Amino acid sequence: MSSSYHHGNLRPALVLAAAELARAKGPDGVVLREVARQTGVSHNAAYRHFADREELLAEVATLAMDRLEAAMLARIAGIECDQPDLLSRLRLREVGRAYVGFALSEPGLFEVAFAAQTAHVDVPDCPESPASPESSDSSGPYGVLGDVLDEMVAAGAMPAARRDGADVVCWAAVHGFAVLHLHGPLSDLPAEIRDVTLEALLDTVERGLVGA
Amino acid sequence: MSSSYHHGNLRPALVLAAAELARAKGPDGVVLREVARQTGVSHNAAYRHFADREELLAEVATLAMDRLEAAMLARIAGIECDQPDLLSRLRLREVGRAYVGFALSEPGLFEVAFAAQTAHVDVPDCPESPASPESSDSSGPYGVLGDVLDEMVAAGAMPAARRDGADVVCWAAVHGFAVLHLHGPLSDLPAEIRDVTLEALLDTVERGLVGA
DNA sequence: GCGAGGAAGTGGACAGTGACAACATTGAGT
DNA sequence: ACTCAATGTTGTCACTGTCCACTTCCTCGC
Repeated sequence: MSSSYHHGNLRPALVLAAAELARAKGPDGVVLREVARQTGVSHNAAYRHFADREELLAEVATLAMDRLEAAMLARIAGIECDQPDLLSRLRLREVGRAYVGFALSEPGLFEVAFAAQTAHVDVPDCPESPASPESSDSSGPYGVLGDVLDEMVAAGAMPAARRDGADVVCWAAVHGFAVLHLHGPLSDLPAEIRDVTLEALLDTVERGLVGA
Repeated sequence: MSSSYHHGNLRPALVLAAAELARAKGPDGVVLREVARQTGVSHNAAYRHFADREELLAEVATLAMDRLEAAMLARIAGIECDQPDLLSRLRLREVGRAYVGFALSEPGLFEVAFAAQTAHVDVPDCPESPASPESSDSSGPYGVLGDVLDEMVAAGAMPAARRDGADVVCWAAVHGFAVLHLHGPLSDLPAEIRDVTLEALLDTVERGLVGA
């Protein structure tokens, strides 16, 4: 058999198996030996493709980030409104719901996405890059959020003076909400209360960004 | 020697050593065998006092929560203002700064406080308990926050209709901010930007709770 | 006094893990 | 056809959490 010894494309197969383990059991469930077992390969095989368990985890993390971004974009696309300012505000809320929804429906992937050490993001907070004056790279979930916020400013729904740092503010709010309800102290609250509280959070943030 | 075999009060000593390890290396640094080593006791000794590593971790978690609460109370106490509504708003901001400040200055303890599985909190969201009509138990950091929010309502700084869920909103905002800047994607942002952004977050939340 | 009984601590063992080193297999390029 | 480097494998080590049987020592009833 030619396919017995050499797997062919092990690396993506390992990442996929690791992602499945992450979905099911969270970051601690991604055990190198189990990943190899499920891929039908002996342990240590992964070391030809990843320097470290951490490196495999990081790959799964970017995969999770991609899915999160996809979920956010999908939810945003379904919104319609003829008033531009209202539209942008509805989009911001929906981005928040998508973020929390992803975290709660895919807790394992969400945890891995933020548990990996090497998951740093390019934050364009320093306005030193003269190129691309508007609409930053839109890479990743952070970029999607940034675009929606830019949209709000452009539509007049939010003062431009508040644009700086607004990404982190929104991100922190929904991230904290998700974490507290996931493996945090609020994890056994009934879903009904959780959803109502999320709307209250979105209300508060929106009022804080838009209002006087 | 009478003190050679029996330690005397091992349990608190173990908790203290575990807390020190947690401070230095985070949750994963709290290794049962290392805790025992540093306490001058053989491994397995801890099993007479804790069913599980998790149980020891939980103890450290409550210790961390206590310190967090103490830090919040200390920071609140230092505020003076003769206008009650402004005072309550300043207190809310200071609670947020204390929370983030603790997380960033004691990352290990902060992580342990929320990494432990068994760290659930009594959330008085269900208004079914007829006793103690106002001002809930004020136990833990959550209680301190709740008291300040009650104060805001009493001082007329915040509409009473927004009181429900406001605790979770504030908590989520600062918790997310702390987590993202701690072991999250924003962990290598310069402190200056971080602080400015935190003020922006506090502005937004305050405006969202107070404003029209 | 004193001796039994249980609490507190010890040493050994086991399965599981991540990581390293040496060896085996195979396909690609000459 | 022959090399050779990439890819997988087996073997091993240190470390961890947890269980087990054993030892030491304090306490309490007599």
